Amino acid sequence: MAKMTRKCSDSPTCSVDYAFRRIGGKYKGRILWSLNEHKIIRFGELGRILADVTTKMLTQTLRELEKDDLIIRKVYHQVPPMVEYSLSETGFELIPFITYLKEWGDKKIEKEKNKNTETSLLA
Amino acid sequence: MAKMTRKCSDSPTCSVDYAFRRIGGKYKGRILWSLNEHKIIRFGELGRILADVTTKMLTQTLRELEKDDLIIRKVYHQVPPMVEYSLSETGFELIPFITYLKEWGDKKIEKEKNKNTETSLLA
DNA sequence: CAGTTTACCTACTTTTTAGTAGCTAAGCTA
DNA sequence: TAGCTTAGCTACTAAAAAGTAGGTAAACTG
Repeated sequence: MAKMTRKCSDSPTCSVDYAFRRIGGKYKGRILWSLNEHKIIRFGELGRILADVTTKMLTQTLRELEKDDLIIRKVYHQVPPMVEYSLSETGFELIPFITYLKEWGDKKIEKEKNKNTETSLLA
Repeated sequence: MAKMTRKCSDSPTCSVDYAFRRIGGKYKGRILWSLNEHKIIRFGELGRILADVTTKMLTQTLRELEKDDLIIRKVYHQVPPMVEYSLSETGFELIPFITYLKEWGDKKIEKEKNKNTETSLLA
């Protein structure tokens, strides 16, 4: 590392790195989680669930998840169009991990809240 | 979502989002994983393990992990300096999850390899 | 006293990621 | 025929993340 100029290759350095690349990004975790909760979600619906996402980012992120085989995209050739998204088998395998992570997050948020309460009581 | 102009707040929208913010980024997963494997690692050593990290990013990332209570930084007041990093209790709670993710990654890498072999056999 | 060591810091540039804004198809309804 | 619907696309801009290149302290060694 250090001051060396290294053209780092794009290939992941290990499986931890590999996995993190596939689920990193601002919306991927929440999309996978939503798909697990609702099983099948339409594009627009997903946008409403995530609330802070733009159509551009939603499309982009869904395309990446699809390319990585984490979700399934089903197009109904209708007008107006209807596209349904759901978890793939591989994507579904990530659910225990996201569940675990969510619980960890809940716990940590709770802990932080308590810390703040204590602080404000002292003040 | 859609075309609305929304100034999205910095606070996480849910615990999944919260957790992903804390372990996202290019190096965090690998740092936590390395710390779990080696228990205690010095700054320079960690840089050598991650191989593709610069000192700047390593410092920055370690500071973030420390701020989030995921790792412990122990400074020995010596010359030349020595700083040891290890997992905190909260950070350690993430290990089962990272282990799971790593196994998922291993499996997926294996699957991809097989797919490529098949393809090249067909060609 | 010059060189080595370690764990950084800082200013700056590049790359990546995300957001804004406007546009399209194509069938249905009024 | 104008307007509504949905699920996008595209060009452009802004913001965030990462990389580059230099520098520092302070003790020890030759």
